[in-house]
Amino acid sequence: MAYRATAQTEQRKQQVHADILKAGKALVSEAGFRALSMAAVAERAGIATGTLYRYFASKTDLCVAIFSHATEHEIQQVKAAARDGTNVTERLRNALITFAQRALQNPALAYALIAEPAEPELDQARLDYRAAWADSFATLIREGVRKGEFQPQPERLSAAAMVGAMAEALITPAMTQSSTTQRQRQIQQVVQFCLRAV
Amino acid sequence: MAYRATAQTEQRKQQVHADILKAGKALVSEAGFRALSMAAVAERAGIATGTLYRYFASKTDLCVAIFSHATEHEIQQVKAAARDGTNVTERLRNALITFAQRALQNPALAYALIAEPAEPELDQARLDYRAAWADSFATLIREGVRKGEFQPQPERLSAAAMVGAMAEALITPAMTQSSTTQRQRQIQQVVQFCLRAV
DNA sequence: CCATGAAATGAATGGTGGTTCACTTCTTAC
DNA sequence: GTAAGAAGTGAACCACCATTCATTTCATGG
Repeated sequence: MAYRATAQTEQRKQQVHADILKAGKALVSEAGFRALSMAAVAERAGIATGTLYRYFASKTDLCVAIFSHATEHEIQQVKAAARDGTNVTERLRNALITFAQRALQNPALAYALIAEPAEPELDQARLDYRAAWADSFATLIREGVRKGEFQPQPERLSAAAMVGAMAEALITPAMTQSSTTQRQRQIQQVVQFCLRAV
Repeated sequence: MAYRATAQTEQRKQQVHADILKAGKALVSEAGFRALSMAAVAERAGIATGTLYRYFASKTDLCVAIFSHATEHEIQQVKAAARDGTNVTERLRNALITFAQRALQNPALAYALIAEPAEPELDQARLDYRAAWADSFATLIREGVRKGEFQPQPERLSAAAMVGAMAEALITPAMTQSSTTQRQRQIQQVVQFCLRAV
């Protein structure tokens, strides 16, 4: 027998895998999933198009992987922010602000993750992650209700509504086309809107 | 000279034009703009593909026309509901409920109109109509603030947030996969969320 | 009827882009 | 060194559609 297991080759493969995801995320950040062609990803990652298919069975699979990877990261950031604060209201505010500011730092990516649909499989992944978003807010709301900071309400629904309110407000022309300081003020205002509602 | 002007042929042309829009709307209602191919529209409208180009210069133009037509209709419905009620709160509630119920009657269409992007030109049209949506809610909010029913706030931003909150809540699995009566209750709850926020 | 020009047709065209595969290059084990 | 098998390559293939255009059909006016 020859060539049985793999030692550091595994390392190399993981590296290529990561490179592909990184290249894909960069492309999506620039012009959304519509701009993601297999040829473009391959070039960006410094490999041949055929090689992509050694790592992902299809374009759809690749898109889902890119999407999941990026979203997971965003959710982590927000969850971290949600731990920060003396009371629930403040923690919710921090979570919302983080959500907003990260989205504005990379609007194209945020748009692609939140709204841009592609294939049905990707839409399915998006629904799953929307649920994850809503969960992280819903947990906070539930805690706030228990502690008497918020009034009783259907947490999941409120959380979903919050995600929607933030997302919609963020893609408003008023938001995307104004100065940084104005934007900060507008973020505060949307967050206020959400906090009033709970 | 022969064949100068046109008498009832004009009628016929208008009819074909309407048929095309209707066919397109039907396709979008079934599977979004992604499912809209020129061949499919032509077949559905009972004409040849080439004929489409006598009525619309390109696929993009056709999409924009379908989009505008459908959206215009939706906005009219909501504006009508906004005239109904003894005070501003009630009128806003009616507008929101109408928005929600119409969306649930035809989820695929609603999704296509609110969120699904296609070409940049269509996105532009969408932004215009988002503004129209926001305007119709913003007018109500402004009136409510003036009359002291709502607290002072940036009306446009609140209106946008409202549209987002409603839209997001409506595509929640809990919403799309439950019985009619449960759905009604959930609509009430999202509307409550919005009303608390103003 | 018949001439005229608009309207309709649908097969052919062309561009795009995902996917395949015969071949080359690299890694490992003996 | 060399055999075996994995990884990588990229040109070729193919499906899918928007768009075009030579041809046919239809409506009008003399």
